[in-house]
Amino acid sequence: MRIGELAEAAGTTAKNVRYYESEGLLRPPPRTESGYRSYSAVDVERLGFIRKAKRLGLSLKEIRGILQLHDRREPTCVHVRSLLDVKLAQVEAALSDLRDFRDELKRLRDAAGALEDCRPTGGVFCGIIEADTGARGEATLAWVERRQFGKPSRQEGSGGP
Amino acid sequence: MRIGELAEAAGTTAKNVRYYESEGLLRPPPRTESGYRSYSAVDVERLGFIRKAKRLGLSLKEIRGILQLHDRREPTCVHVRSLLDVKLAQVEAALSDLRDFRDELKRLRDAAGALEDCRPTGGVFCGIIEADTGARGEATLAWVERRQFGKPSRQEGSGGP
DNA sequence: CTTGACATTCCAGTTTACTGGAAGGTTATC
DNA sequence: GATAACCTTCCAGTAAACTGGAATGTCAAG
Repeated sequence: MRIGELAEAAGTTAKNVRYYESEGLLRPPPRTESGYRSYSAVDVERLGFIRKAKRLGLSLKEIRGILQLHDRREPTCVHVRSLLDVKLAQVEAALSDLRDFRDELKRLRDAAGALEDCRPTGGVFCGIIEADTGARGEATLAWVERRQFGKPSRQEGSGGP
Repeated sequence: MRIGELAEAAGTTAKNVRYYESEGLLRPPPRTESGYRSYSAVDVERLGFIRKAKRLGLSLKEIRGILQLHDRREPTCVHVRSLLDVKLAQVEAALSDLRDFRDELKRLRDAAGALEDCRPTGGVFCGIIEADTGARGEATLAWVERRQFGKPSRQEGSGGP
């Protein structure tokens, strides 16, 4: 499996894969005679884990740490366990934060729903659309894109020049 | 209330507050005769909302959009509602992602717990600690810090040079 | 044997979200 | 009135996580 296929399978780009390798998240794979990187299924899984962790707000540094724990099954110690315990606790905290945030959003949505007093007929009619979407509808939806990974769409180009 | 107090109340810095103002997340407050920014309780709340949304992974651009919806209660339309619906759906998705991730972490933790075959007696004994903490224990814990906001600690200095 | 899609390295640029520091003004306390 | 702790603007720099592009090589199809 070549780099492009791996990237596609994980919903990212070849460039990104090389970057992760350079940052020590993926180890240098074997090469073909001609120097092409040659990947296997485990790499797809690994890359998938990285993307997932990333989406949830872990830094590459942190992900690298977790992966190293996974890699070397060398003597794991109390330190590591407590480290993971802390992370776990924080994930739980993040979960409850996120629930709060969802509720907050819900209230906003309901407020918006209460007054449907503006007809969507072109032009300037909706302050937040004009302001938030900035360039051309890309900004706000970027968040949606970022969160989406069931799709194999891969953020092509991201818009413009 | 001056900028320093506001910042402290929301667990951030005066600099950060000025930055948010410059980015249009906080509107320019009234000034004292001598030109000092003068804030009130609503600003604390607003700043709190920003920090919370940030922690949950929204960009400043997105937060600005949400705040503008909140600010101008001018005719809100179908577009906006559906936009918020999408965000809401994505928050739900993020919630389930986060649950998955927690489970994944849990598995790692349990694996680490299974083999407590290394004594924590100084020196090099724990691959991930050495590697992940990078500089000096700051990296991994940064994540914890980032997620923590019940504390009024405010990331002082953030480490070093 | 050329065309096109894909691969390689390397270096530079971008975006986001700040942070630091200079150079100076204000307010409170001794 | 001096000292310290705050505040002001402005501009530059940083870190993370990529992305773009140049210059070049390789492989499969026609």
